[in-house]
This record gives sequence, C-alpha cells and structure tokens, in this order.
Amino acid sequence: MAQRGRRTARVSGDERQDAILITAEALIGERAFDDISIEELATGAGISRPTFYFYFSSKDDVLLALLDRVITEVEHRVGDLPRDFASDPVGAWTRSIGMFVEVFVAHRGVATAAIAARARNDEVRALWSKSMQSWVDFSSDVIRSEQARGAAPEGIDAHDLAVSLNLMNERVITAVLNQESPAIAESGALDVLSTIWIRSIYGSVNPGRR
Amino acid sequence: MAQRGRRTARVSGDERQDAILITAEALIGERAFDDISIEELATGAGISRPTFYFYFSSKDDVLLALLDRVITEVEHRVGDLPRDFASDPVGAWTRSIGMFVEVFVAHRGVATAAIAARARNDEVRALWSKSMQSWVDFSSDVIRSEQARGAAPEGIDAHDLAVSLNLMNERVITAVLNQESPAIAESGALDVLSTIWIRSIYGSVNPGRR
DNA sequence: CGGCCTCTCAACACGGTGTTGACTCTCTCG
DNA sequence: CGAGAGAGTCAACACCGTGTTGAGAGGCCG
Repeated sequence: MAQRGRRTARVSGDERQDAILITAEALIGERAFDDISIEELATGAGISRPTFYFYFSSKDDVLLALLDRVITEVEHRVGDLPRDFASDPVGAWTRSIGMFVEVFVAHRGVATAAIAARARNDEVRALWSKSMQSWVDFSSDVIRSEQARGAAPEGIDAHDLAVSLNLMNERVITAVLNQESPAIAESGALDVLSTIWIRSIYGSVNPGRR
Repeated sequence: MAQRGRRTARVSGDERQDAILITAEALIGERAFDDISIEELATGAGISRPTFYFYFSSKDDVLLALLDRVITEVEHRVGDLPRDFASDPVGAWTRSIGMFVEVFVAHRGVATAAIAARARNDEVRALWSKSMQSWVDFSSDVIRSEQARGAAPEGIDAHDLAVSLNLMNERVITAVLNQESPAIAESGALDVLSTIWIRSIYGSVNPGRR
C-alpha cells in the first residue's frame, strides 16, 4: 500500500507513473524482468531515463509497486474465502487452492519476477512473504479448527504443515507456469495438490510398522 | 560432465582453474552469487580478470562447473539409496528425505546460487533439473512399486505425486536455510516433510463426503 | 507578476562485463 | 640447439546499464 513509487506527488504526473507501471507489466509478460532495462520502461512510458527516476527510485521499486497491487488482491480474496470446511472439506480445500492458483496465473509475470527478485531484494522478499503469510494464516487456522473438531488428527504442527503445503503450491505452480522439468501438466495440477493437502491434513497413516 | 570450463587444456594451469573454483565456492558461502564480481574470482585465484576468461567463459560457467560436482554426488547417493520400503516404509522414506536435506545443506551455497541463476540461465536450469530428476525418478519408482504391492492406494499419478513432493522439499529446505518467513524450524523440517510424504503416498482419506 | 514547486532531460560518473592484441614462457621436433 | 607452436598472461579498450547532477521549462497560487 501507500507511497510506493513517487516521492512527494500531489497533482498530475500520475499518468506518467501509471504509464511506467503499465509498460512494466506488459514487458514482464513477455520477457524476464532482469532483461528489461530502465531505458525501455522510460521509453515505453514516453519519458527519458533520468525522468524515470523522478517516479521510481529503481527498477525493483517498480516491481514493488506491481506486487503491492497483488498483495492487496490476495488479502481481499483470502478474506473472502469460505470456511465451510465441516460440510465439504475436499471441496472447500480444492476451492481454496484453486484460488491460490488463479491469483498466481493472473499475475504470472509479477509472480515470476518477484520470486526471482526476492533473492537479492529485501523489500521484495518482505512483500512476497506478506502475501504468502496470508495463505499460511488462513490454512493453519482451518487446519487447527479441523483438528479441534476431531476431523483431522493432531500429531503434526498445524503451522508447519500449512507452511510446507503453501510453499509446495508456490513451487509447483511456478514450475508448471515456467514449463520446467520436472513439472506436471497444468490440467492435473490442482488435482494433485488438493489430494496432497487432503491426505496430509486428514490422514493418519501408519504403513508397515512403527 | 567433463570439459566444463577450460577450452583445450592439457598440461598445467589446472591449478589455476581449481583456484577459481575454490575461490568461488568460498565466496558463494558468504555472499550472494550476483554480488561476486569476476574481478574477485580472478584476484582470489591470483590472476587478472582477462585471464579468468581463459579458464571460464563467464561467471555462470563457474557455477555450472560447481553444479556439475553436486550432480555427480546426487546421482551417486540416489543410486545407493536402499529400497527396503516393504519392511519399514516410514523409516525408509525418512532416510531418503534426510539424504536430500543433507545434500542440500552440504552444498548450500551452490544450491542457492543455482536456484537463483536458473531463472536466467538455460544451462543452469537444465543441470538443476537433471539433479531433481534423479530424486523424482527414485521416488516415483518407489511409489509405483508401493502401489503395485498394495501398500499405497492408486488413484493418484505416481509421477505427479513424486514431482510435487520433491518440489516441496526443494522449496521448504530453501526457505529454512535462508531463514525466510514464512518458514519452519530447521529441527522440525525433516519430521514435517516425512509426515507429508507418508500421508500423501499411503493415505486415502475421504473426510466428510466427497 | 514573482516565486515556488512539479516535472524534464543532457551530460556525466561509475562499475561490471567481455574482447583484442601483443607478449612471455615452455615444450617439442627437425 | 634453434625455430616455431601452443599455452598462458595481461594492459588497454569498447560497451552497456545504472544512478546522479544541475540547469531549465511550465504551471499554479498568492
């Protein structure tokens, strides 16, 4: 939120700022963020390179602004997520994971760029963490309440489980979208992920001995 | 394998090449790969920057050489992994995952650098994939055989499951090692990961209806 | 109108990468 | 043993991308 980008601002020039963001989002969709120069962003927005610095302090700052929007959307959507897990756990989890996938796909470019940038940029890392945290909080709350009502077995820390499963989602979806190898087919992803979530949240299996 | 780095080579100068690799491995442990300049690698190896180019064609080429070693180790260790899953599935899986964790921790710097570099460098991506593929092949083989002997339920594709779980391991361990947030405690990681693997491989749960 | 604040950019400084061309060893073969 | 072919080395250069500086143009407000 608030004051990402521009320094003091008040009247016009907002359009320029937007133009940079729009250019960035467009380019990010077709090319790696690292391969986009500030020159290109500036030209795309109809300004010179030094002028770019009037609006943003760096290329990463642009990414941050883009990420901000995504975070806002994530927090909205997570907040609106239904919590009717008692009546239809499988469906409810699948819908939640489906929403995670949707957000990722919708902001594919920003997500990919942010994941790459978080290794070197603290602010990007913090912001990304914040959005992952929304999902983790949501899932660990639900897991805990499923454990409390006896539907899911205790014996595993709800938070750790939620973190691991959400990180799995992040990684698997990234692999699918980037057509990595090894990866899985996009069509089957939601299914596999849901199954893993369900089994590891509700299952208490002791194969063989132990 | 073979012929990474140096162009034709035959006699001496090998030491120089090693010196670069050693310097790289040392620096990579204390600083992000991106923040290391070729100048530093050269100086560390006692040569000038242009001379560096005699041995490697780029900084990424050095990383590739480092990765090559890791791949070799991974393939060895995966090959040596016991397959006594019938008698003690939980223990066997935990040991396998433990080995994955060990390799990651042992080559922490290279792993982190490779993960960051794979986004921009095709060769790094290919090499990393190769090592992940070793784990995936191993795990999907075992899952398939566990399904065949009736210990694990069918109804989920062994390959997709193996890919997802291995990507989860990669991501969770990275998060732990980099002290990201959200992440989990290093001490509990193996436990949580094993539990998720076991439950999703052997469990067939239908909570509520379906 | 006069001054301030927003906005703009040419020109510069810098740091990193990769290349060139000339030079020095050292080993080998006639 | 003397000539030539590598192997190995590096000063100097060409580039490109980033970020800064300083000087100005235009509008809005008293």
